[in-house]
Amino acid sequence: MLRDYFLNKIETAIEEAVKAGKLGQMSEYHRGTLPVEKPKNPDFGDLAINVSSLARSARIAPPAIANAIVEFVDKEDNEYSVIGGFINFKAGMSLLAAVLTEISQKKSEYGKPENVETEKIILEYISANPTGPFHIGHGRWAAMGSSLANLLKFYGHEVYQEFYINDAGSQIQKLGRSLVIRVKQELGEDIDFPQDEIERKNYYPGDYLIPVAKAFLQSHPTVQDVDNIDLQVYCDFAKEYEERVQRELLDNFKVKFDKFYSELTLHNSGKVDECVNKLKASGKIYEQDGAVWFKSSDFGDDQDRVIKKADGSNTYLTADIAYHVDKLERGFDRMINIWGADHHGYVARVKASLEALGYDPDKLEILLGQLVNLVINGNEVRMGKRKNMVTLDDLIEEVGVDATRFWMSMRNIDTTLDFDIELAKTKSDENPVFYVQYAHARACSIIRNATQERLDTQTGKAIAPVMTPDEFEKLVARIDTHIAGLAVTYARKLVLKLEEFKPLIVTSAQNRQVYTICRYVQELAAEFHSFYNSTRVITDDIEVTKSRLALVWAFKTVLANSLSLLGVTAPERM
RNA sequence: GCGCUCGUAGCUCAGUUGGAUAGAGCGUUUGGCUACGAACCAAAAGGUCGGGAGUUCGAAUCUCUUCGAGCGUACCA
Repeated sequence: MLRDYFLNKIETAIEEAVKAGKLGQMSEYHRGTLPVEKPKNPDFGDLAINVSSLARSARIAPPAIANAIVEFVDKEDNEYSVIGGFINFKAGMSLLAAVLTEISQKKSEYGKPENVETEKIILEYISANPTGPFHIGHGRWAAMGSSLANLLKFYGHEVYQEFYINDAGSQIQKLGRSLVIRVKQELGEDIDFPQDEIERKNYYPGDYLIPVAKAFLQSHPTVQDVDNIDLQVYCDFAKEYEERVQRELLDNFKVKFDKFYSELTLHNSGKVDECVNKLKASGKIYEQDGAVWFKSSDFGDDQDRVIKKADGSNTYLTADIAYHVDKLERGFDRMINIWGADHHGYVARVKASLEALGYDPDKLEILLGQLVNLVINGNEVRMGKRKNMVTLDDLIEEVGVDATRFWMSMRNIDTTLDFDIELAKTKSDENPVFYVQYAHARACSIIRNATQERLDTQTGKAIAPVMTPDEFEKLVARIDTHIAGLAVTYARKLVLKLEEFKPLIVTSAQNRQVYTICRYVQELAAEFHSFYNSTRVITDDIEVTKSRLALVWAFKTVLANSLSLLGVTAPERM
């Protein structure tokens, strides 16, 4: 990496300067204490190191330190300059050529870190009830989760993606009861959901169960007396139907889970009871008011939690504890969960339970995501109001998979996301997705123009290609020998931006952030557009043309690579 | 009341471990297509970083306090 190269040069120089006694009273230097940064003013250079922190031990002024260090640097064809306590660095052509060479050799693997510690990670996200269609909030976890999985895999981790199906508990009964009403309606009975607000909460009155009722009658054509069939039959039918609908949507949204883990199977396998017993054995359990409580407050939780209700059934938490224990027993080094911020109260109690059972709670990493506000015509439509609930399906149909995925991922997970439907739909500069995709299409177009015959827009005559596709392949393979046209400012800047992809992957993966990739592709596209507008690619000078075509190819490759991490397509034409 | 996440340009947001003149996109204003895609580019205007106090050579960043927003505070899931 460019940063490492520069830092190493400076640190080596410092050590030599210390040895030569040129750094005042400084007697030794510990590597890794100086940060590399990007200069605020790009005229200063590509990278910079502030050596002011050495002033304390050297006892000389920062500019003198910087100058002394630069004396000892092996500069090769790079430029070093000193301003105040800063040592600025400007990369020479050989380093820039090395960046392009690396891209041409590694292609879609470019940016994959080497020599990093990797883990076996289970990433859990969405984990919705199978009681209805996803709403837009689920879309955020879907987009961020699957992009994060792509990123962590690219980093080198082994990533297992899991969806926990909340298919146990009272909401399934509620679903079954609601289906019964819809089936009766289909059969012509004059019946509706209760109007009383409190009673109505025992049902899912949404229209989405109407097609389910139709499907039910198709598969049970001889139904005479609806109430004569066991409620469980309706529950199972509706649950399976909704699960199928959810999975189809995820597939369409390019979200791929390795496993859908059913909470019900967890109960049936006895793992939940086993977990309760283990907790009892840990001694952190007591009974009160007929219920069994877990002393989670001993582990940092605000208060104790019920593990087994007075009626003998387990709480949701109990199953969740068993689920996380099961994850650990499956041999994962790390569990990462994406949860909505409305579940934040759960973090302490799940961690507490893991600790009580003798597991390391730090293996559980919970990414709390703030919710999504839909903006329609400038007005916020708050989530949670079931009346105005917009389903994820509707949203994707309206704005497309690419724009939905991009918009859902483009903000830091801990800020509330405003999803502006009108903006996401526009195909103009107001919409970053199209801006970025346009840059890719433009790059592809340039390469087409160079390698295929095209027509002059004025004369209508055919223009012969600069090279054949074969020659282009060869050019890309020996990209290092073509640097004639890269010395201009915007070409340099574009190469440097391509190089930033490498440190970006490392920090983004380590911080579990995907919005940084969204920002990067926008910056990269902007750099390309500037390059395009300032610098001609196909010129009369064949060597200049070759080097710039190679740069365009490298840009297109890295951009497509970045977009694929986000699950967004990189179109050749638009 | 308590807990969590926040508060940065008109709007939506970045800001790495505390370091150079606090950045980007949109919006606004101005300019740029007789050669590779103008779905683009170049430039300008726009800020008491919610307020106050403290720590530091240095604070958007750390501490305290205060105001404001969202979410949570179940023997629901």
